Amino acid sequence: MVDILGTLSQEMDGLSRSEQRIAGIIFDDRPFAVNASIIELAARAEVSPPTVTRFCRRLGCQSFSEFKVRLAQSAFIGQRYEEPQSNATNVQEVVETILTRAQSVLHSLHDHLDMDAIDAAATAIAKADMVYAFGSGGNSSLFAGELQNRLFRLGLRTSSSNDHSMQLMTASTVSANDVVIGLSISGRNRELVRALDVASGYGAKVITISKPNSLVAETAATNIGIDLAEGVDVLRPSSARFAFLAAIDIVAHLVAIKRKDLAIEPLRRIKSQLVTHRDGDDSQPLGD
Amino acid sequence: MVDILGTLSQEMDGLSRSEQRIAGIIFDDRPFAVNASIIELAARAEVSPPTVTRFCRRLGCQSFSEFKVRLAQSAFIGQRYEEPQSNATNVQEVVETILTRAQSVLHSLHDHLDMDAIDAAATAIAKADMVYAFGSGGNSSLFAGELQNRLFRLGLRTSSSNDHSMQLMTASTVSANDVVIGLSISGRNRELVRALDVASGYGAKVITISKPNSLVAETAATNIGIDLAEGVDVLRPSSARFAFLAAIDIVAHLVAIKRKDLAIEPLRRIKSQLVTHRDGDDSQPLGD
DNA sequence: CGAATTTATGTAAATTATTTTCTTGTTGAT
DNA sequence: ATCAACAAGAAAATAATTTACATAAATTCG
Repeated sequence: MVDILGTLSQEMDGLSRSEQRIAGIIFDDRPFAVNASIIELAARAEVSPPTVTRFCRRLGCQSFSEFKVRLAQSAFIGQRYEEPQSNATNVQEVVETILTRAQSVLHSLHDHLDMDAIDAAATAIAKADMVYAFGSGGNSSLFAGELQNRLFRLGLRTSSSNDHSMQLMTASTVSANDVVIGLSISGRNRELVRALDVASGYGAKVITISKPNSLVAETAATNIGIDLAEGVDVLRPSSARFAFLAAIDIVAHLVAIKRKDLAIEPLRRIKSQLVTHRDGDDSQPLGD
Repeated sequence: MVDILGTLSQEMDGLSRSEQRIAGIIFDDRPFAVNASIIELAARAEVSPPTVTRFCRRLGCQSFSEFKVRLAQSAFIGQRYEEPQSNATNVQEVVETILTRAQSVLHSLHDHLDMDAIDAAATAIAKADMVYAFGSGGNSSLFAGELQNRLFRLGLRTSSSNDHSMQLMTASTVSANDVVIGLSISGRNRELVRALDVASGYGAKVITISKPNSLVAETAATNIGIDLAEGVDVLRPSSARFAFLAAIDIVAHLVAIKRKDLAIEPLRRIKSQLVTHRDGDDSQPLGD
């Protein structure tokens, strides 16, 4: 089930004037919208009740009350309606802007993710002899590290690198049952492309998480496509990272499921080491 | 707003037989209860609609629809953190579970984030002579790297370390206008605590992003508290990471605003280097 | 530019959901 | 056994929501 307010914020342009007025009230005063009857909501938006019904239908709900329930469940933060987005300067606004954008990114990921690619990637990784994760630059090298961080726990032999020369050399040593994962937001990292091509030439299965149809994506047997417009404000951190991390989470979780029996023991050992050598609290996440 | 399901389980004894039957259905099948009309719910509990109305009133709601909204809110919060675990084995479900949880984490961050701490942290960082970011373990070392990745772009001298010995040695070299940022999900990283204490002793301003009231948090002049219950399923990646990254994004963005004039030039230079040495596409995020 | 068509929206009627009122039945104390 | 007090349903009243239809606005196309 998808978050209704996430959907709403994406569909905004497709709405008519009256419908946008309704949406405005919903973003502006969620407590009111959640508790109001269709008549009250219609009155406040200065539209007729049937318009509200139509509005709900357009968002994929079968009735107004279904819409209300979904609205009540929504975890979407959303910004005050009037706010012109990017000149937010006070703390409250920055917090709202960044969290809302992160949520929107996750929401749109939900719509665009290629489930088959995800599944193919997880299947290949789960039975790999060795997994290599390659990425460079401020963001993608973080992703490569993260992939290693997730996969080694599942008892997979994993190595990550953000160094082009190492990637190239490593790629020359792979064998047929290995998986090489290439990460790139832009999809234009030519050094990475070279390394992936080499790995592919030596028979490794190449998986990428990158922009669809990009240079990097073209090198892969399976590409998990992530394509999100970045804002223009250079001061604003790129929220694509949330999408990449979520994609990595999803793949890693699926690998964990596919390797369930193999993964339990390494996880148990890691936990036991941490608990023994730290301070015996068993309830913490695995690794700080 | 009180949690209606909590209220319900407390009031259980005070309910009549019919009302308990209604309660039973609500506990048993919340998706049904949340979507059903009063007639459907009454039919399933084999009671009459007025009995359902009375039931809602007894729980402090003014009407059935108010009850339903409250139920939707509280049921969903439970549902979000509760494990739909073992049955989430197909790709679609895993994707939804992970994205929903990530979104919920961001939502709850929005509710709990201490704006004053955020602002104080950003102010201190923005005018620091040098910024050190310390974190260890699979997750927190990633955060430390991320913090460096964000801050160096703003023309701040920044260094990060995930090595306890280095942290300790580095902490011995700090001076009064430096800022040291400690990162820890659990708040129990004793080696980090030691390094932060040392840095603090030499006059640096210590900021932490960690669990409120934890050992790590106690060392700081300013702690940005993040406390999110982790699921119990060891196979599932910890979604606290999204909260930490979002917090880092927020702080970094505020620093960027506070340093606006100082930050533009380094950003321009980074971009120009990337564009010159890669392939002239100006529309990409800063760094792959 | 203006007719034709589509789309958006409101009004009023029909339907459905919910609550109120009233009645009956049940339980348990005296 | 009788009376209170409570529980719960039936039917009626009310309120909310949707449907069907009509009209106005916007858009397309000649």
